[in-house]
Amino acid sequence: MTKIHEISNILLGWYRLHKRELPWRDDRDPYKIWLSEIILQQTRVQQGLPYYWAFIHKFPTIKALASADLAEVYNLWQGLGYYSRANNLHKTAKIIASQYNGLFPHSYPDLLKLPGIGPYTAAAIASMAFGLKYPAMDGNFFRVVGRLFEVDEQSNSTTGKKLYHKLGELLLEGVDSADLNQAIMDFASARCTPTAPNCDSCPLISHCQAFLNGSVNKYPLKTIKNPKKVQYLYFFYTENKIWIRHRNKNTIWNNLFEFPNFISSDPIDISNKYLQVKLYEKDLLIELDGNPHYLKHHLTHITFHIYILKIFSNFAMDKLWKTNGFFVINPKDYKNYAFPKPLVDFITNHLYHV
DNA sequence: AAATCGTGGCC
DNA sequence: TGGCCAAGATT
Repeated sequence: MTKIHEISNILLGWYRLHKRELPWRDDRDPYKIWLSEIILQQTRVQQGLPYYWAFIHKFPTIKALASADLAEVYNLWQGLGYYSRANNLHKTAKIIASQYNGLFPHSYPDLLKLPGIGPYTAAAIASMAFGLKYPAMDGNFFRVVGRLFEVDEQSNSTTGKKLYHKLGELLLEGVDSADLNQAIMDFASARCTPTAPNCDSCPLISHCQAFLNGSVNKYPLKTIKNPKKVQYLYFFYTENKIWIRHRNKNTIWNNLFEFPNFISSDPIDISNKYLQVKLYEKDLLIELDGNPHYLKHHLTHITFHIYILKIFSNFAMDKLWKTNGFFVINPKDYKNYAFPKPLVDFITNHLYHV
């Protein structure tokens, strides 16, 4: 027990010297903390920072965010990934504006009920904004604690979560939970890194079980992941019209906009001038016009081979696409819609100059 | 409980 | 360069 307290004090001492200056740390404004936490879920600070400023600039208060159109929120989120976060951000803003008079609830269970706020984010807000003693258990926490105590449980298993939570509570005993939670994050990100941590100059060298046993690379325990899938994605565009469709299947890029396309698990032959494809369950004979463009897009669980095919525009296609839920937009208006990343690349490279 | 959801950076 | 990982949540 006293040893754990010693670890907390070392982390806090390190934090006082090396704390990162981040805009949501200037005060204890729960709106800023919440916004930053949602943006930073599975996202590095350097990647999220421009988005944080864009949101704060456009929506200085949670009521401003709540009264915005969902489309505006998606548009600001474009390029950040995990777009359900944008949807949940807007939902929670509306709930807090209407049911809580614009003020965040101060309890962990109430925070947990809000869309997009899970166990980690609820603990982060509860501790950083309201000083409550909840361990913020993110990837940083699991890495530092997993190594310090050689935790032989997966962080995503039921027993693992309980064990980590118990260790987190012990670390928070008798210290400022806002500071300690953030100290662990900054320490993990700067010093106790996933690969090649510089253990030789680590202030916790004599307390780290993994270092003492030479097992730093074993912790935190790795979770087994599924093999990556390969998919072939075929997009179509025409010279004078931009067709887009609102994705409403509950799959990747849900609620964003897309160009006419189909996905295949096998490559198809695009060397023919005429292409027989299935577009939303309707057979379509397409006459190609010009060479295809090719992109490769890597996701965590899928590798997309993307072919962009220019086709002739004619009345038959107009009719077919309209019946499949597509509609035409003016090229200069495309920025009003939120597209997945491969399509943003495509628009930038090929359509913006139309 | 395990699968799914994006994108960028790093080596 | 392909795999790993990042302030996880949801179903």
